[in-house]
Amino acid sequence: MELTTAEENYLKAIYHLSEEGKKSVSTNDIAAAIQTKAASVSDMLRKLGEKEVIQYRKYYGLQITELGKRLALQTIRKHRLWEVFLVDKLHFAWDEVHEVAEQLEHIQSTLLIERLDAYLNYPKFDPHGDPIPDEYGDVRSRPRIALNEMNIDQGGQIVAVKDSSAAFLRYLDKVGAYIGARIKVLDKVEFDGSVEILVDQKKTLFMSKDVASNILVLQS
Amino acid sequence: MELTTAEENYLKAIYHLSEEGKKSVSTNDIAAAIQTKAASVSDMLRKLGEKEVIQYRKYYGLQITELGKRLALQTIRKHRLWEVFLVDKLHFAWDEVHEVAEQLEHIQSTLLIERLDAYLNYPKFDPHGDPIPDEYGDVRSRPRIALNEMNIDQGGQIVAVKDSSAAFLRYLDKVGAYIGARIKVLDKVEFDGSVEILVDQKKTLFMSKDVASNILVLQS
DNA sequence: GTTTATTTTTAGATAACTCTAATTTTATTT
DNA sequence: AAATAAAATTAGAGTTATCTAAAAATAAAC
Repeated sequence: MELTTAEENYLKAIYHLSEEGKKSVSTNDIAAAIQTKAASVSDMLRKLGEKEVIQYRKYYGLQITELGKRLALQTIRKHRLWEVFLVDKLHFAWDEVHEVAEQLEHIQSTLLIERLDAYLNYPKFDPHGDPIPDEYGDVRSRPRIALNEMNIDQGGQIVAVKDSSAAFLRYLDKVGAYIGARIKVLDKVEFDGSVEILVDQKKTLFMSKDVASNILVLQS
Repeated sequence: MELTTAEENYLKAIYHLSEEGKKSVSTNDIAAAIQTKAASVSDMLRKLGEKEVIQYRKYYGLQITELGKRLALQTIRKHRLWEVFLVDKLHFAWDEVHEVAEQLEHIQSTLLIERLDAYLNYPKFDPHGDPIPDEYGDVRSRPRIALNEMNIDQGGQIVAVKDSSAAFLRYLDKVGAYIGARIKVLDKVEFDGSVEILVDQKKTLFMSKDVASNILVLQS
């Protein structure tokens, strides 16, 4: 089964939307996610249906098939491996990698990905803390909790962010709340839901509820 | 100036043909080089002419412009840097890299190439011994001679091959005549132009004129 | 120096992907 | 449940890159 670059991008978006949103994925959602028009999406859905990577009945909605999931996870695996490469080896900042990885993920060569995986020492998580599927599409995801839902005196490690926009990532980097940072909740303000945290046992930091709710922590 | 992937491939082929063949590059030559039909080439030449990367007058022929050369060399630079990466870091065999590098060379990110160059320690030659242009398109190429044109008792180092087909590269690897190997011409047979060489001061080897003419040696 | 052969270009089609505008279907309101 | 709003789809057209077949231009042969 061979997918074009465009098909891979649509399928990846569909997979991500299916995972988070839970309920059925709408044509408009996909159009928004992938920055295109609904008309283009309709067309592509028909094609993806024919290729049996989604089940599609027009006006009714769609569901990703097992085949589709496997293929989407392969693309996601490639994307995240390349992100690790860019950050670990080429010293990209973690908010600079997305655009380039978006291109690299479409390179076709299973040998390349096997070798890259080995070269990077079989990483299990990308620089944003998201899990890297293995070659069969299996993901071992750690249980995580949003920072604003933690209790006072609880500690843990920042392992991922929900919003991975460049602006947000830059902000986090600036205040020192990078992926991997060990944190502890010092105080929570009932009034506005903001939190005070201790980062790496040395720096205290205030965070709005908005920001904290976008940070995922592996509790310890 | 932005070129599409297809345009980059055409331009690269044109550059290579201009360099070796010397005289003007024909539509059919290009078609053969990139495995397409002459009709497609005609069409593309018109477009490349409009973009001013070649000078083109139909039926008369073409000439690559300075702009075209610069852009072609940028693509070649990317291709060769990726080849170094694949061989040095991911342990690809030197006859497995071409197809993958052919894809990687079209990734668009100047930052990526700068970082890759640094990561590989600013290599000056790719695994086939071909020089890697710098970011301004300058190439420092070593004077080289075809193996079949060397005289008896002359020695040197294999630095490149003309024919870099997988079959040829595999053959060379098999007989131990890899890039970097030190060789010495022991004998030349007038009759058929074949040569006898000593490889790495231990192994003697017979080579047909055909094979020898495809091997480039840096004399010492 | 015509005639034939080769090379190159144009004409017309196709495939993938995108768009705007119009239409159809489903959802919401009253 | 009829009227209106929203969402999704189709129709038609444009772009890029490719092809086959036909026509035009150049080169080679006699």
